Amino acid sequence: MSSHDAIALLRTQSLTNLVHEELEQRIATGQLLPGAPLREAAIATDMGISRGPVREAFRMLEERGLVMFEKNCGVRVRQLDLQQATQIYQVRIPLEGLIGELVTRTLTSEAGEQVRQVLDQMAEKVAHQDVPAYTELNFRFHDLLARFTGNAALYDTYRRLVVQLKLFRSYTFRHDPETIGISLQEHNAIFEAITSPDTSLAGELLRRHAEDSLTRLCAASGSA
Amino acid sequence: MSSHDAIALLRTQSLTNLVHEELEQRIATGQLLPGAPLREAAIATDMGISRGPVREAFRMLEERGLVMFEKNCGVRVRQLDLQQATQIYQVRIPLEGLIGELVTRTLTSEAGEQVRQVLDQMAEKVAHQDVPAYTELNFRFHDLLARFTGNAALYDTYRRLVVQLKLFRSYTFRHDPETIGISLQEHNAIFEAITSPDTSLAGELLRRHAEDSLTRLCAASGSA
DNA sequence: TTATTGCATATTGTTGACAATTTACGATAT
DNA sequence: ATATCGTAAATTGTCAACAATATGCAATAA
Repeated sequence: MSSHDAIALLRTQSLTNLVHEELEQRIATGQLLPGAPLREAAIATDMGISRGPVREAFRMLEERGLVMFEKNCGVRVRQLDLQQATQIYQVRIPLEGLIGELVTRTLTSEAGEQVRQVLDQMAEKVAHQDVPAYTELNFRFHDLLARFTGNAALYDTYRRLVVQLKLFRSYTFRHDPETIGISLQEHNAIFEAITSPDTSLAGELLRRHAEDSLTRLCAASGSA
Repeated sequence: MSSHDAIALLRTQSLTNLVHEELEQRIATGQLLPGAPLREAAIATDMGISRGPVREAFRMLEERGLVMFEKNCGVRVRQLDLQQATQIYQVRIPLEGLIGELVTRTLTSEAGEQVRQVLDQMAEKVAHQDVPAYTELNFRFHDLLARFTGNAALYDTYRRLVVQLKLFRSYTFRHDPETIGISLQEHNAIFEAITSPDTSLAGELLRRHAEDSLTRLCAASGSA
């Protein structure tokens, strides 16, 4: 890292932010599972810092709905039951519709190209039946769409919900080698829609896409 | 306060939470205006506590989008420009639709009665041309609806956005003695809708209600 | 007069220590 | 054997002090 980068880092980053990002990453990737306790002292000494910044990061994670404080008992990664996951999906569905409408209007050619690249990679993962990699790209696809709406409030709101969904135990098992093929087709249709002049089509597709995800989630959860 | 209450308080509340609630209240009521700096030491000594809990509360407020950290420069109440407020409304509109649909299905008679009471008070304030009191009741009306959907994720998401809107300077001036009359009629119609068997009507009305609010906000902001 | 340098002050970022509470475990009495 | 009490360890909640950075002002030089 150049000294210029180091200066920029020190100017913008605090230990609290670093801890926050690290822990959110661990939660999102499943390194930290729902229900797992987070001990301040252990994390602080692991990272070679004091407990203050760790506690501040905990508060940020709490507000994001990723951990829960139990006074004098510590912090745990939040657990979501099926009902809570369903309720989050209920909120997500109309937001997907809005994302579709807005992104269809605002998408630039460079942004569209970026989405297409993700889509190409998804097709490759389907061909190789690589479900974990496909799942990650799937997440990136929808994240890009939300970001390219240019509406920061929408992106924040959307991202909040999506990250919280990862706290539902069955969420990781949404896809298998069979369903990713169907999923890819849906994503292709969505891409066509957002690059078309029809402003309502993509919204409709994305809404239905989210509804289908919810259905699959309930099915997988019911049988588990 | 009884000792029982005191025990319950100590068991669930931390200084951090108290500071957080106090500051959010001050921001929401306009005691702390957008752009105002928040000094850790001053708040801590004012409340007779140390800076630690204050900093933790700051982090929570940051995640709620109510304050902004500028490293080594302190924390300020966030300022919203018209575009940001518009974007928040864009997200709010479909959520209002969802709230209408869900609350129509789930509203109990006791909950409905609570909403009616607020509505009665609103009518009274209109008769007395008490705009500030009406504005507060208006907020409570919509807050109740969101809560009575029974969807915690929806309520959190909705409340986040609504509180953030208060950071837009012209937001307080949405209403005047003329418009609260019209507003009251709209709320009456909404109440009728949520107590009717038509599950889509309330959603439609609430969506339009939010759209109108946005229009009024832009108009007021443009002329200011 | 204006711009710049340097210092004093104020504020934030971080740390380590102390107080309070919970949890676990063993001793004791029934 | 079981239940209860009490102590010890671990963990969190809070605090006060230290270090680093930014801000404001005065002095100085062009």
